Amino acid sequence: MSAQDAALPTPRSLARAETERLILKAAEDVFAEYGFKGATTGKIADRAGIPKANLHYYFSTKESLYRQVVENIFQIWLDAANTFDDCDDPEEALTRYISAKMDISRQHPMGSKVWANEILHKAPVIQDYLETTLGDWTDTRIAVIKRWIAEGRMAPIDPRSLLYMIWATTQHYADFNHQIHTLNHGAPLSDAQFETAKATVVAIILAGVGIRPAGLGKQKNGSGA
Amino acid sequence: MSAQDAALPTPRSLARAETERLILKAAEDVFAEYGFKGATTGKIADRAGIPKANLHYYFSTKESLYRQVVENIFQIWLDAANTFDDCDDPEEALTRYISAKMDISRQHPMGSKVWANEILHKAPVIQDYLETTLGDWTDTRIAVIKRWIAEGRMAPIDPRSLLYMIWATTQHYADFNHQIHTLNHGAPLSDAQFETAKATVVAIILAGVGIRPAGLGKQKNGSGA
DNA sequence: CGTCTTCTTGACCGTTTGGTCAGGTTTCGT
DNA sequence: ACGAAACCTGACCAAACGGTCAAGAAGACG
Repeated sequence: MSAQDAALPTPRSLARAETERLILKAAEDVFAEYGFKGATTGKIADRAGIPKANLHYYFSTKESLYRQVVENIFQIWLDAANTFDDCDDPEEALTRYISAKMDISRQHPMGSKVWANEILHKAPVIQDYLETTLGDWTDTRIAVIKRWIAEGRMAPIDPRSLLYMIWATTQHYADFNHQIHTLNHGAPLSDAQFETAKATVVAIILAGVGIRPAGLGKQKNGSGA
Repeated sequence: MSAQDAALPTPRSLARAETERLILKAAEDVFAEYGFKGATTGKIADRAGIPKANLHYYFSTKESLYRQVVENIFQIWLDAANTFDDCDDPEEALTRYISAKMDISRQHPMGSKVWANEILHKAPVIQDYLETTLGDWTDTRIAVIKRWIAEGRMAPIDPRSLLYMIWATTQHYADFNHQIHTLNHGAPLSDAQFETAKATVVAIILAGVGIRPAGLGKQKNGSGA
C-alpha cells in the first residue's frame, strides 16, 4: 500500500490533480456549449459536482480556468499537426494529417468548439499563440507543400488555401456537429457514416491536388443507417 | 384597406425603417463579436448611437432583436443557395454555388459569424429552420448530385460529405477571418488574395470530384498576390 | 393653436454573476 | 495524539445586465 509511494505523488496531490481534471473537463463542456460569457462558474461547478466556492479554490478566476482549457486544446491540436511531418510523401502526409484532424473532431468536439468560439470572438485570450506558434507552423508547412509542387508531386494549387480547406472541413465535423446531427435526422453520425465522411474528404483533397485520380477511393458508397 | 396607403410610406415610417435598419446592423456586429450572451443591449445601443431605452422601444427584448438578425442572415444564405439550381451542369452549378458562398463570406462576415455562433450553441433560436428548410434543401441537392454521379458526370463521392466540405470551407473565410488575418501578418486578405483563395477552392473541389483535371484552374496566373 | 400619436430619454429596479470570506472538516507529518 | 496545512462550503457582496417607466419632445392633423 505504501511501499512504492515514496517517490510517487502523494495521495493528496493525486486527489488534487484528479479534482482539477474533473473541473477542466466540466469547464470544457460548459464553455463549448455556452461560450465564455454564457458559461457561468456556477454551471461549471454543478457539472463538476462541487460547490462554486470550491471551484474558485482551484481556479481563482473564470478567465484563468478558460485559459487553461484553451491551452489544453491547442496542445492536442499541435500533437496532431506533427503527423504532417512523419513522412515526406504528400499522399501519406496529407492522408495522415486529415485523418488525425478528423479523429480529433470526433473525439474532442467540445475542445474544438471552444477554440472556434475563441477565434470567432477575435481570440482575446490566445492571440499570441496565433501569431507565434500557429504562424510558424503554417509557414513551414507551406514551404513543404511548395517544394512538393516544385518537384511535380502535386498540382500547383495555393498551399495556404489548401491548408485552410483542410482545417475548415475537419473542424466542421466538431464545430457544426449540432447541424450535422440535425440533418442526420437528429442522430449523431454512426461510426460507418463518419468513416465514409473521412474517406470522402481524403479522396476529394487528394484528387483535388492531383495526387490520386478522382473517385477511386474505398467507395463503399453506402451512407448506411 | 386602401392599397395606396401601404404603397406610400410617410416620412414617419421612413424614419422608423431607417432606425430599425441602423439597430439591426449594429446588433449584427455586436452579436457576431460577443455572442448572444456576451452582447449587451447597451453595447448595441451605443454602436447604433441611441440610448438603450430607445432601442427597447423598437425591439422589446434582446431575444427578438437577435431572432431578427439571424433570420436576415438565413434569407441571404437561401438566396445564394438557389444559384445551385440555375443550371444542370455540375461544373457550372458547383462553381457558381461555391463562388456565391465565398462572396457572402466576404461581404457578410458578421452575419456568418452570428450563424456559426448559433449552431455552436446548439441553435436555441433557429432549430426549426435547420429541421425544415435546411433539411429539405439538403435532401433535394443530394438527389441532384446522386443523379449526376449515376449519369457518370461526377466521381462517385458521398454527396453529403461534399456539401459539408463546401459549407465548411466557404464559411471558414468569414467565421475564422480573424485567424486568417493574423496568419496574413495582421492584414485582411486583399482582393487578389481572396480571388486566389476562391479559385483554389473551386479548382480543388472540381478536380476532387473528377469534373476537371487537377491543377489546371486559373491558379496564380492573372491574379498575383 | 390644440390635441393626439409617435418617439426619445434619464432614472430606476430585480436578477444574475464573478468573486470573497469566515469558519468548519479532513489529511498528514511528527 | 496533536497541531498545522490543505481542503471544503454556505452565506454574502458589488457590479453589470435586461427591461420598465414616467415625463417630456417632436410631428401630424384639423
